[in-house]
Amino acid sequence: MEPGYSNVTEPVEKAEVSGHFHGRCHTVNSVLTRIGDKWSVLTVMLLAEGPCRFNELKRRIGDVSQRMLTLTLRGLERDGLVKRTVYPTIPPRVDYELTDLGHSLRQPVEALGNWAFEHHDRIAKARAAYDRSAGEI
Amino acid sequence: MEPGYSNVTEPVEKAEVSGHFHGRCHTVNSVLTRIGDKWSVLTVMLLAEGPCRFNELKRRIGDVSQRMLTLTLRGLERDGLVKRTVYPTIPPRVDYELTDLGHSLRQPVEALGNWAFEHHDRIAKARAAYDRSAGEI
DNA sequence: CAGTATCCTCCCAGATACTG
DNA sequence: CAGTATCTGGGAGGATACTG
Repeated sequence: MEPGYSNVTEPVEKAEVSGHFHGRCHTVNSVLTRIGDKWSVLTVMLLAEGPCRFNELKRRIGDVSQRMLTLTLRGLERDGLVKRTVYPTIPPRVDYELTDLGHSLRQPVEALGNWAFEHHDRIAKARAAYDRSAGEI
Repeated sequence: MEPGYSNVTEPVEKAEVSGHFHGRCHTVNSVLTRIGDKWSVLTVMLLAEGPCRFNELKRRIGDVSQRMLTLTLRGLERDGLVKRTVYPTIPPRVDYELTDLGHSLRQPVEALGNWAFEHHDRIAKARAAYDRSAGEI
């Protein structure tokens, strides 16, 4: 059994009922836990520039293991964010590219990225201050 | 330990992206892994409505363990997103509230939430289709 | 009430080896 | 090249008990 995607919580289906608060938060959370893993955002952002083969993707990301890149891509493919195209040549060639859905994710993700950029020194300082006062005790 | 990684023979086709791009992605990713955990977003969104005590927060979230809520709040406090105020009464009372920084996070998070809401049935269908065709094999 | 402290379990990432 | 298969440890998160 692969630990990657098959037993991930199934939040999307549960988005039932209620413009209620919890339903909404649960949905937000499901997206965040989906793309909040170690490699998904990086992968999506790289694919945003255009289709890419497996190993090229691996090289460009840098320190991802083969296994994790595979799992990440499978997860993204499963959710319809990435399309996988196999060319049955020898050696085999597989292209990955964003679907329309995948592209639509860029906007909100970049919004979050902008927030991160605008505030990451404030966060760093808050963190340092917190650690300092915690260390004093 | 062993740096034995492939810094050997790197043709590097699209290397011009790596500097700025990776830094940016790393920052995005750090934020996502920070708030992408199981309870942070839920907590922030609840606190967005106003200050709240520990146990009330716990009740409203519902199925969070005491330990995890504590850890979540400590993490948010450490990053300067949440302010913790202790009233040394008996019994003790502790209020949690969003800082300005915490409030500023609402916008991009809600953007992502909106994306999730707009697309979650497409995702669910993609997922179902993927699982179906995977199950056939 | 608002936490610590401890234990425990299962999941997940990484490493490694093999394959069509 | 683009994957699977398998093993392993480390850590996230839950349960429980105790405390100021």
